[in-house]
Amino acid sequence: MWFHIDFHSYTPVYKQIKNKIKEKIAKKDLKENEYIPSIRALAKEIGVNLNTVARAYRELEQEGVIQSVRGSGYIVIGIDKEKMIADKKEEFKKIVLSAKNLKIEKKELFKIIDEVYGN
Amino acid sequence: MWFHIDFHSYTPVYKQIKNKIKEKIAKKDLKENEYIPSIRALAKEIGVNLNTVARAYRELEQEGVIQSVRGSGYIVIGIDKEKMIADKKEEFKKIVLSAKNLKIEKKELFKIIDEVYGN
Amino acid sequence: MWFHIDFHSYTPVYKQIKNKIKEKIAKKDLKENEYIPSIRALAKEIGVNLNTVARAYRELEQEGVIQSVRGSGYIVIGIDKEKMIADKKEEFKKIVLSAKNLKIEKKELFKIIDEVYGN
Amino acid sequence: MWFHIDFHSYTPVYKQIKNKIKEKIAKKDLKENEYIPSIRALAKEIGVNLNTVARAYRELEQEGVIQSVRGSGYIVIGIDKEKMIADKKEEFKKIVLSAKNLKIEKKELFKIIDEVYGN
DNA sequence: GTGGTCTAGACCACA
DNA sequence: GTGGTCTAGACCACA
Repeated sequence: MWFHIDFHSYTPVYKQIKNKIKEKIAKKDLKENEYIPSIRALAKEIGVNLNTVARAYRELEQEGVIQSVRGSGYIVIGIDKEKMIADKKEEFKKIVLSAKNLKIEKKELFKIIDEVYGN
Repeated sequence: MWFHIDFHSYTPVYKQIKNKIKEKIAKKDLKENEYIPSIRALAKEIGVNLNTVARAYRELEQEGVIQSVRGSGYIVIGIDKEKMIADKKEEFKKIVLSAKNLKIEKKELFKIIDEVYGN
Repeated sequence: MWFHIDFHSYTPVYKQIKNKIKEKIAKKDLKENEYIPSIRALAKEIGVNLNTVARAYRELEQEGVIQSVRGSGYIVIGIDKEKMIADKKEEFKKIVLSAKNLKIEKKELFKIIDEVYGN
Repeated sequence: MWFHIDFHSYTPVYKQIKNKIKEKIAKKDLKENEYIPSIRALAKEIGVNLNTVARAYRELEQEGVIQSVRGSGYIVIGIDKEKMIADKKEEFKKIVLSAKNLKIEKKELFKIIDEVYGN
């Protein structure tokens, strides 16, 4: 499956779809000028209504990330990777702060990072 | 102000209130048997409707975190701190993974942690 | 009735709603900080689905024209009137050009303007 | 290029094609009994699918504007120029009204007309 | 097949 | 009452 949606998350589904697509572009899973899945194909695959995917794609187009091609689908334009990285760091910092508030030790966070990145 | 609500967050306000109170208990800002602000007072302070705070308190009571005292408000019972820490670590791990996907370097994450915790 | 939608126009309904609201703001029919009709009220009045109005409002909010107020509706922020006027003139110019192509005489256009504006 | 299609317009492409051809006939760029470009040729020239041009021609034929000639293409029959002019004036009047609503001054419209028609 | 818009109706958070 | 999101399904233009 192309990606997974968390239907119990407070983050709206259309927003999750937007994020996932941006991530895929950032990771070069999707390259410039490449077609992304059709609205209906993606909707079916992730078990979501067509309108929800359509909204995500429409907003991504407004943001200049993808572009619709008449009668044939959507292609990738590109993303501002620097901004994505900056945003992710900001998000990371917030959770580090709340971890600190919970008195989770620094070394425990380091350990988790090592687990994820490999040592 | 006792704490801050992000009205633009997708996390519902009542949920944010619950989280903030749990955090305060975890941080020992609020201790067992201590009174928490009345529904009315808190609603006024953070600028939300009474019903919203009432819902947060009602759910916290159901979870055994606080308890209403006849005619005089709510007192802290306690929280499962281990669970809160485990949840936070889980949350942390997810964001580390997505940082890795964005090719953010390990040392950059370490640096942010050092900034937050002090070196 | 607050305004009229042309269901036979190629201009999508949500777009017509956006335009009408902007016009009303430009005409001072709607003033800053004033509430606009609720999504459901307007939808009912103009005989359109709630989602269609919701989309129009959402986009107007993104454009900074209106702003949603939690639990109570949308208020007017304001519009870039200069831009609206410039756009309208551009639109006007185009139709003048096509009138010219049809060999409609200049004085006939003047006559129509006089009719509309009063002489 | 014979004429230009605006792919971002809400006016459907087939409709734009119909309008452009009618305009050309009204302007005498295309005269009665003259051949118009073949479906294939026009489709290639303006960069649209054959079906789209075919639909435009089919409708123009139904309206009696053009006529297919067995095995050799389509020829111009003629148009109701009076109706085209009346429609254009109606369209013009509407935009004058909305210009008035925006408080655009009469003399500014006159100025634009003078620019387009030459003084 | 592709995208685009719309309806009718549901369920939720918030005031 | 207010906004916000989502589904199921329809109909259209375009390739």
